[in-house]
Amino acid sequence: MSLPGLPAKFAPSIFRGVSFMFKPVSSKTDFAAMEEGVLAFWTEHSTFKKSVENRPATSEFVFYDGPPFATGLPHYGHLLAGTIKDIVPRYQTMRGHRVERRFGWDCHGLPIEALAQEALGLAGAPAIVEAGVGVFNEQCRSMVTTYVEEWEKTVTRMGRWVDFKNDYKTMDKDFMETIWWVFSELWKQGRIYKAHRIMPYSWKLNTPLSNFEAGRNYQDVQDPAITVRVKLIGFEIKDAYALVWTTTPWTLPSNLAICAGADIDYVAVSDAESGEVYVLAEARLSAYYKKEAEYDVLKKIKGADLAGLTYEPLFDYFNDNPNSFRVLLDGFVSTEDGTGIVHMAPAYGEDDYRICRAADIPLVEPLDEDCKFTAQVSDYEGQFCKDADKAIIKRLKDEGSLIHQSTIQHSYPFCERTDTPLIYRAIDAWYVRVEDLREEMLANNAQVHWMPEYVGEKRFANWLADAKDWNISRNRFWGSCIPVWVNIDDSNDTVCISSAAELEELSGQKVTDLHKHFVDEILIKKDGKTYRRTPEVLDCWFESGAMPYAQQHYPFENKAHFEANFPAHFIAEGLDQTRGWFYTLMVLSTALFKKPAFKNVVVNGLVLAEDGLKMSKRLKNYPDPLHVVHEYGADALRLYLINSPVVKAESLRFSEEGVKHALRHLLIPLWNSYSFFVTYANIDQWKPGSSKLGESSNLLDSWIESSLANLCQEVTAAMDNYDLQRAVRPFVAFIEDLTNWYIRRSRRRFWKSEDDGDKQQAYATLYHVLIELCKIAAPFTPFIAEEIYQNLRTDGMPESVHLCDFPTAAGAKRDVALETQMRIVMDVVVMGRQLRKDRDAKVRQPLRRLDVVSRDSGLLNQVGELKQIIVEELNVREVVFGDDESELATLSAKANFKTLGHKFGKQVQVINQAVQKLSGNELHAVASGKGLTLKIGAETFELASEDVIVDRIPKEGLAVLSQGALVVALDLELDDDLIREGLARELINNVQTLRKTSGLDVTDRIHLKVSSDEAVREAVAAFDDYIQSEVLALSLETIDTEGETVDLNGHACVINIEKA
RNA sequence: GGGCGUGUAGCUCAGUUGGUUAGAGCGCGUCCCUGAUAAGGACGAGGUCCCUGGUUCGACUCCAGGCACGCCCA
Repeated sequence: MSLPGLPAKFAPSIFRGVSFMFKPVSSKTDFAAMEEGVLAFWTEHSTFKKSVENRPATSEFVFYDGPPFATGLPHYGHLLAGTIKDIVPRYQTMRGHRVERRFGWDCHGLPIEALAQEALGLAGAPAIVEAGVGVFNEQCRSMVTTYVEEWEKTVTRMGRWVDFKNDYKTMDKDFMETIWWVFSELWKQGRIYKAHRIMPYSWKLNTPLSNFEAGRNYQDVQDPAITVRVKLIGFEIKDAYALVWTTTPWTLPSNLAICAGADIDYVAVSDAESGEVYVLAEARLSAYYKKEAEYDVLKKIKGADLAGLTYEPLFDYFNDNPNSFRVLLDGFVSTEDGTGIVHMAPAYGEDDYRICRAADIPLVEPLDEDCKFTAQVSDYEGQFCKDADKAIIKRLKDEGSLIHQSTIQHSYPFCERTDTPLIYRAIDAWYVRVEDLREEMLANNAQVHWMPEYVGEKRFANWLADAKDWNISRNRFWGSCIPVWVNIDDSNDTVCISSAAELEELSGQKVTDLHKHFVDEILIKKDGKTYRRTPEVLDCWFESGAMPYAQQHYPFENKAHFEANFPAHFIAEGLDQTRGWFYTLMVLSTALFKKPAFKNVVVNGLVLAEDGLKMSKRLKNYPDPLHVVHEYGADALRLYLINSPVVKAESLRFSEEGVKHALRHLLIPLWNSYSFFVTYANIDQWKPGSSKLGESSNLLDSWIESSLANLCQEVTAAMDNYDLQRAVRPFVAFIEDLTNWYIRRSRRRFWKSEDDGDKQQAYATLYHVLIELCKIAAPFTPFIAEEIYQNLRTDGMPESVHLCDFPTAAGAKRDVALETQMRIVMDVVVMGRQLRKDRDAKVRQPLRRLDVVSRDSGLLNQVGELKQIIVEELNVREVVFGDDESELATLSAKANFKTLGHKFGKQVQVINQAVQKLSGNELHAVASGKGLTLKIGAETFELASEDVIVDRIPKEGLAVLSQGALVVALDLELDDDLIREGLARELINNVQTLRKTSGLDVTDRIHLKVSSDEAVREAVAAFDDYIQSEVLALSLETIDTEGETVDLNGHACVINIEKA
């Protein structure tokens, strides 16, 4: 179906009005717009729903989605995790599994409370209580969904399939009821206890933080560092003072003891300036005195000698506190800073609390919930503790107790919500006993497949091995409630509730909502006693850790289904969840089910801004995610993110260039291949099925099918190992093979006018490769895969690429020998091009002959077609294979250390020397695959041919290159015929350029006139037809003419073209 | 202070059990092709594989110690 003498594709006009098999495709496309079209298609056809439901319920692949706080817009970290959470489920779906994907929302906790406080203008907990917990909580509830719509939009636009309609929210009654059940199970195990612990406390939020929440926000701050003296009573030197150092002067009014180290050396010195006697660690003398003359050592003592002494309190607020104001001993005291004597305020320091408790000293707590002094410390009543530092220091100075004053800069934990410094203080809190679960958790963790491995084996395992009991209570309002009711007359008499029904039964009241403002109103009356709920709510990490059970309302519903499908096959989150979600999942699943909660986990790293800093809205050091998506498409962004070490917990510097790169090097070439196929398939009216696949006699076809099979194998292996980066990488090589070898080498097969079998095979092969490639790419780049698939699919095929099975049978099409041969052909071509370049022989100039020589005749046994590829690529008239390189190159040899090293160990060096001295005959023998016996001194070594690496060194003066066992030689001599053809090609090239610069359409016919010298005229005469057909000339005259003057290999030539 | 990780070309990164010539892309330079064209290809320049020591016939790779950076913890 072509015009005579013209390639088929130049005859599009005659097809006008004919309906195409495939929707015509522009080589230029707007990827973002294409993707939006695909999104609409998925919506219209409920493709996601079908992809889940088409797979058997008996073959579930269980995925848990870690719930994000919905208090802000998704950032790159979310997009990255979301992409991982999309690729794996899509892949597993195509592998035949049913993968439910429910989105989850973390609704409770400080982030949302902070927003509500802001909205209601409430400063702290007392204000909330005053306004009413109900009012506050309902405000929280109403704000939870503020960003939900934006999230859904962005997540969807990224191509992530996840069920938003059937989502779970941690504030749902069912979810919260399961939380009660989980808590009650722990309660039954005796894992829940209440204790006084020193906790970081946010005075702004009036709540303690968990041990892994604190310290997420360390800041460098300056604090006072003062040294005060306390007068010792009963020390052998009269009127001696112990020197005490602290960075928290506000804790001094609460001082109840001082502490020394038993084995530390102390000295009593006479201070030259004041004449007073001070006791401090000997090692600290230099910190207080510049010169030895400034003091006089009166006595040296061990810390143990100080034990039991008492001292005069600095303040008189707690003079009557039992057992107080003594010198205690403990190993934690060091001489790294301070004086070697530590002041103890047991309510405000972990060590203080522990040591004073052991010494039976009851603690005193003169701070209220805002961390302001109470009436107990009357002088500072109402002052915020840290603000009292100045006044306290001044007073100590006035009283002569202050010995030294300075400031230190150190790193101090801040509240991450309010950016205020945390105060360590004694808190009544509920704990889950975790420490006795360490071994069991480690054993469970050993069953988990981590990607990357080290996060699980080292980081997480270390964390588990050192797990501390978990503070799960928060003195807040919006959260799941601790389901413990306490006898109002006896705090040791408690009832733990495990379900709403149980509460209804015990209280006789209807339970409609499990939030604080509802359940706090419900009293339990039992045996004449009244129970009221303990006021705390639960840490929201408890809820996310309980998500596997709570999202299914287990055990109230879905009991059998849950138990048959636990643990999950797969979860994915960021490295920061090591201490967060990964941990709480593990704690609860170990305690409840003695199992890990997940079998496979992909841990992603941090996405940084391009400058290596954290992404910051303030600095604007990163592009808006939606901008990137609209500019390059979600596929490009997904590819960029996945093809980076960030999927292996390393950090990634986000670069817009990188996204562009993914587009240009993978997606555009893929699109161009597709566009190429559609263009010519339409021109030829080719239909799928019109030629049978797999019967191609063309080696290019077998080769690309084999490469495709290889791709499939590599991707499958990597995905089954959850190594996403490795899964993406082979696409690069395949796209390269497809575009720059298969299609480039096959173009003429599609263009030729005769519709022979070879052309049919080319279509069938490229069609099949594109379809299968779409399937393999579908989990990674779901949009472009769908778009291409939609246009190529036939009625019998699934309606979406995402409903297809992942290719597997392709393994049968591997032909490794052919892949190797093609690789050699490519090598030959590269060498040929290099030779042309070296010898300044441009590819347009035809050459007579290329010799390809190898002793391994099997290397290129399918010579016919492979030869033709070389002929065309290198523009030579013939390629000649041979097996004797002796005229082209000389042989040389070196040892193959890899094989010899194993056989002969340290003798490889002598053997290498001997090998390099082998004679010509010996070299030929080895090169022909024979073994070799080496005699070195008294020893004899038997070498196999593989033990010696033979190199070919091209002979001087010849156009020869060698690589491995191959030698190629180019015949650079030109005869008249070659010169004429070279000129003709130059002419064609120049005419083509002129056509383009003249603005002609590619299908326009021309009349061509050429004026030049004798040589060019002869060339034109000899290649008249060829030239005309190549440049679409209806006539070609060699005649004097006006026009563009060009240079053809040194011959001036005037070209004139005229549109026909 | 502790745990974990990272350190390879100007930049972003590969490098699978140790093997003597360490790779890719981008960028740069030179050139080619130009009917897949927001392309494509060839060639080239560019490296103390963070440092020091050790093990080994042989170390980017294994071990020890250090340095720098990051994450987490105290």
